[in-house]
Amino acid sequence: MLIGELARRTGTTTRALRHYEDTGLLVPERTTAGYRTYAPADVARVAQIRALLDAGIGTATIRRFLGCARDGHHGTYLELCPDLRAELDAIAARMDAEQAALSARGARLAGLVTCPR
Amino acid sequence: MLIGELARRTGTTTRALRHYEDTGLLVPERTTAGYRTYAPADVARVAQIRALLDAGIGTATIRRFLGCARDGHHGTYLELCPDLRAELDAIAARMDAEQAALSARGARLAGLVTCPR
DNA sequence: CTTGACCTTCACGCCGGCGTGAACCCCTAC
DNA sequence: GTAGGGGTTCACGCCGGCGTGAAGGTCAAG
Repeated sequence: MLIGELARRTGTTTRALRHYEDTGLLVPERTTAGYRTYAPADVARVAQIRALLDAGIGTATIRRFLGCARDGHHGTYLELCPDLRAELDAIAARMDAEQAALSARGARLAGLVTCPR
Repeated sequence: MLIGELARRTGTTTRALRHYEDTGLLVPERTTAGYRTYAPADVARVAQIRALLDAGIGTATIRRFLGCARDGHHGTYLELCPDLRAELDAIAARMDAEQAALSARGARLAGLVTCPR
């Protein structure tokens, strides 16, 4: 299928799919005219990519571990190797830090509004 | 005082102070040679700016409401006018949304790691 | 006079996942 | 032929608070 159809089937945009190719996440075939052609399996592959992106995993990391992605009855999951586990721990730590920073900002914001009396 | 001394006194950097001028938060005098000279009161002013920035308020908003900033025994606080209150509510709402998005990402990340059995 | 610590004005880099034109080619249908 | 709905490759914009050189002027001290 062409890029437009894949975009429609996956609920993404053609721009996103091209971006996934730029970052090495998805490497479609090409017609003689240069058109990208995707395999039916790429629909599931894009769904996996979206699941990982939505989980806060960056494209650079996804590129290295997309092969570890599997699909179960609860949705996408990851087959953990030590490297991947370490990476996910780092991501989780980063997210915890962001959470802490955000709630600290929230507290400070509230502090600015409290009536000084 | 010159920009370096103000930076030292406020614990910021000269780059940050110049940036505050670029965005209209702080408008120092100039010597004949073009050097920025700051009044002693600017030390407190920078502290207020830092307090607002650390609370998640952007420079554009600070520029409009820096005049509402006061200093109490609990630190900086804001004298609320209706416009400012609306603005702060919007910022708080944005932060709540970010919090929700972040914890959703965290849940998805955890979901990817759970053993599928 | 010279060193050296100060200051000045540009102006790009960062972080990341795309959005958004611009300018152009491919193919089908009328 | 031509209209139109695909596709293609650049390449900058965004969001924001600065970091980080680069190239050069200012001024007190030795």
